[in-house]
Amino acid sequence: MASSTGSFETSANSRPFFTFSNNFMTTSFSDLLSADDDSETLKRERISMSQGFSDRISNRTGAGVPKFKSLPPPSLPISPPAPSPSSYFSIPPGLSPTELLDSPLLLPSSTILPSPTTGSLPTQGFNWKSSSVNFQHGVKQEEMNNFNFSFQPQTRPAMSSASMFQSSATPASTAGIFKGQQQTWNQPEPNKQTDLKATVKPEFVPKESFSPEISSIQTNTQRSCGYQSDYNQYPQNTMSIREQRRSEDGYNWRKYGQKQVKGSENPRSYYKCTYPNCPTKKKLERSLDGHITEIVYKGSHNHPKPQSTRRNSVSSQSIQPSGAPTSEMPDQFLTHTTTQADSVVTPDNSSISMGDEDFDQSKSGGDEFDEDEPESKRWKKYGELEGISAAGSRTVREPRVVVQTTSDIDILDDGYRWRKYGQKVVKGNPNPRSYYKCTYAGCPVRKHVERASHDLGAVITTYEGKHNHDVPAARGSGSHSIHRPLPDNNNNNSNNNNNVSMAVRPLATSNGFGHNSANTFRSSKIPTSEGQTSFTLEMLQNPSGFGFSGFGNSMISYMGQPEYTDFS
DNA sequence: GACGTTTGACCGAGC
DNA sequence: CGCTCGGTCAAACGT
Repeated sequence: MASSTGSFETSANSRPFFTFSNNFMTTSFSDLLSADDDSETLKRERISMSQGFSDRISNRTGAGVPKFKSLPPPSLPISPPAPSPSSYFSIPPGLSPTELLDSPLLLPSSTILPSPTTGSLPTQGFNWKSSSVNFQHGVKQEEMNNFNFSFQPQTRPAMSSASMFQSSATPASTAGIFKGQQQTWNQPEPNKQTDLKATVKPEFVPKESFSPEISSIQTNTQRSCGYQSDYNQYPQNTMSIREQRRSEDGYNWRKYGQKQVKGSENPRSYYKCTYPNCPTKKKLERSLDGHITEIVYKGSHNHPKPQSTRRNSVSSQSIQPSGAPTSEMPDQFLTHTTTQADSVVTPDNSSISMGDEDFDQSKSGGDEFDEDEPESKRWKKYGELEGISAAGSRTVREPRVVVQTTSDIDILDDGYRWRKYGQKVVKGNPNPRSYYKCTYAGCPVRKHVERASHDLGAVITTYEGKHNHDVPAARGSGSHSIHRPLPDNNNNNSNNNNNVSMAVRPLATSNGFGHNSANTFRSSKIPTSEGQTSFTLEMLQNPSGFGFSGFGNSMISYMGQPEYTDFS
């Protein structure tokens, strides 16, 4: 891994690629984690580890890597080793998240990610990234001032996350972050039974939650430095992944069926709890690359969680969702969890939930928000708008909550232009929530941003509505203006512009973000969200993963995950 | 042999 | 009534 490189590149069609991330993500989350136990993939990864990261990448990108939607275009060279191999960002002490939040330009995190609401790929966000292997290159000066990123080589093969993680900006907070991680990961998994049919507010829901609207959580760069640490955790994680797969969520499940459901390329697996007379079942869908894209629980366990026969390490626990309703994730992560009856999208282990707190907290202070309308109601409304039965008799197909962690860099801009129209402190978070509207004429999209109460580094961006226009021409440099084929948001969803679409799209997803966006997203059951959702939450839910958090969402995601689980 | 997975067939609901 | 589709069954197979 010493020679790993992270380069941002712009393809011939001006579509920026983060080649490293692309490859990396494919590797780390698809291959490393999704493969079955003792899979060739894991073996291969181990070998790759010993070969060095660049070699690993080469192997990855070379022939014989039949990863669907994961290979970058041939034109995308593996970045030169130059700046990044094992480097990380450091943030100057002067970095102020507040400043970031105060500027719409900086807020949208989404940035790297195409607009959540249209699928358009924001261009700005790539500017600095795509221009050079030097990550500082291309960053606006003011941004540079704040994001004085620097790379520092690290060659140690294995280090703890905490030790690996370095941030000149907030060493203390960093330590706290990791401390929080540890604590979170060490937290005994709550064995709370949840009648998944009963209520929108399962008990397992973390206190801290977000509005049911699409939300993206973005963490600033303080946490973005983490890809090496993640990567270095690999050997440990490998084991934990295995452990996790075997132990599942503490409950024992037996797969009793698998079916290819219509409208999705992802096979759906059916599991039953093996405990005698336990009616609990779950459906699990996973993408072709192995990522769990959906879990639907049905019923509740009528028995305590079986005593684990193993003494799992922190790493093992870290993979387990802290808030899983009835089970941990049998796999590396999941995109979201839904209950059968209520269609509640509960990104497992993401600390995003639909609890009452959410409703209170999410009562926005914007001039156009209905203060009196509970979030749950709005949530339901969205579901209805999207053609989802209010009764929730069917599984929610479109995850409505997206948790994404990203660096401050990522929140610089999402390519759209926003006008701030309000700010308010909402319940549950002392930090003011900035409200923004898309400045495009007639565009109904709004978003609000706030810092997480527990961590100033975490930024929660909530999008509402769907852009009815393309991404405006890039500010500053237009070279990155992207006219990527927009995924047809309406393809599989109900047609409506009020659709609360996904907050973010991954900079580089395991689904091959950047290759053919249209294909990528359309190929998913949830064209507008599946990929990104999977990406984001998988990151969050995979603390053991190779958070390549050096830049961007993909990397930070993992780094921030534990904190989210520790939101309360 | 126990246990879990795979996979084609079957069933029932909905249209 | 027939078709589609999601859910389940169960034999075969693997570990």
